[in-house]
Amino acid sequence: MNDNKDRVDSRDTKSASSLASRSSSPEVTSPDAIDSLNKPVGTSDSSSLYKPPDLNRNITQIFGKLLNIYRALGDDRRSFSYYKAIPVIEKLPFKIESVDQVKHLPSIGKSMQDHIQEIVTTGKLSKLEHFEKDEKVKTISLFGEVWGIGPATALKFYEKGHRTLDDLRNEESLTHSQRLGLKYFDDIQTRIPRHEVEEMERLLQEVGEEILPGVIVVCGGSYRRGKASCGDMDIVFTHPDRKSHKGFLPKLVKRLKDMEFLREDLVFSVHSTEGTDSGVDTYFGLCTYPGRELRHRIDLKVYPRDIYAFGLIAWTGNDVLNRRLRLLAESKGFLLDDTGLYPATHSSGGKRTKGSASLKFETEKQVFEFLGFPPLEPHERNL
DNA sequence: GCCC
DNA sequence: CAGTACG
DNA sequence: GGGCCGATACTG
Repeated sequence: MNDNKDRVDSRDTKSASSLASRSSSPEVTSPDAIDSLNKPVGTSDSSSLYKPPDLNRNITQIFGKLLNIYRALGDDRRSFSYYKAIPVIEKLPFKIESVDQVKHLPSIGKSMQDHIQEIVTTGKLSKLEHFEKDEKVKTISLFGEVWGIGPATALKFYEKGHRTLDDLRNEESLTHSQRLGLKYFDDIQTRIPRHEVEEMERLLQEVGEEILPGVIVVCGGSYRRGKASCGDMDIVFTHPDRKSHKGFLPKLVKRLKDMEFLREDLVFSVHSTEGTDSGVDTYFGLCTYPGRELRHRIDLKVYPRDIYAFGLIAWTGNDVLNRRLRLLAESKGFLLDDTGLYPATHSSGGKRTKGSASLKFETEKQVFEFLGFPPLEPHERNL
């Protein structure tokens, strides 16, 4: 859910819709094509990045705060409504002065209209002011920003009497991950300039190639979608020979730790070594830009080539697109996630039968087209 | 919260 | 299992 | 009034 933060906290500079270099797309069409695509992705020069109109900041800023508050409180549905409403308002080429101008916009319903009305007339939203004065809301919102602490745990700590991050540091029940999230709270919050992500991606490609020649390395997430800065890094790996990805991740992680690129572990699990599976290997952790100590969140995901396209789609996002694709798949009788596309064989007994393999697609484009969805370029996926 |  | 995280 | 992503994937 970093996109929320992208949207709310920072100036989420969007990439141009058509100027980003097309050749940088890591779309894979054949094993031969893979190698030439195994290079920096979405490396568009800054001239191709533009600032959105961004009139109506008065409204989107407030909506962004409400988004964060509802999410912290565990009301994800309501939070998501604000998440969808914000970009709609951001894209408007004029400054809203009357509710009538937004009455028929998608995702702007009765409540949103009332809020907009109040904001354009009074310049503020009493609902938000009420929230921001609330000790409980303030505390839970703060705690929820710690990696590994969600609404339930934040509430638990609040009820235990904790009010500050320092209070939490004395809390015994913190998990390993939460402790790290707390220790590097400010670091993790710090965004990464695009050019630094680019450099780190290159570093990962070099190290990856040394360990496993021919490995495909793509930095997904907001980076691949062309953002000017990123909240974290999402790296997706695979190998064209459809087998030697197995056992790659542990070697890579060890090597990256030896060179002090990876610094702390949050999640590390390996599946690809067992059986003839189509397992996905996962590493979540903290890394540092060479020569620095500032911690950044990084995710490494290794996919078997057969389901690589699904991993790439899922880890490029954004989350809105992922949800939309999954709903679309379901409407056509399929189930979609980052590991594949399956016929919705929900057995009569109620539980879904597992075991059937995913439909196979070589490229993202083929998946989009199979689903009847426009084959968006990565920079077009900021929905 | 929005939408059907 | 509940909670959290990922896009 | 009910759905809103996921055969998610992981931790404890």
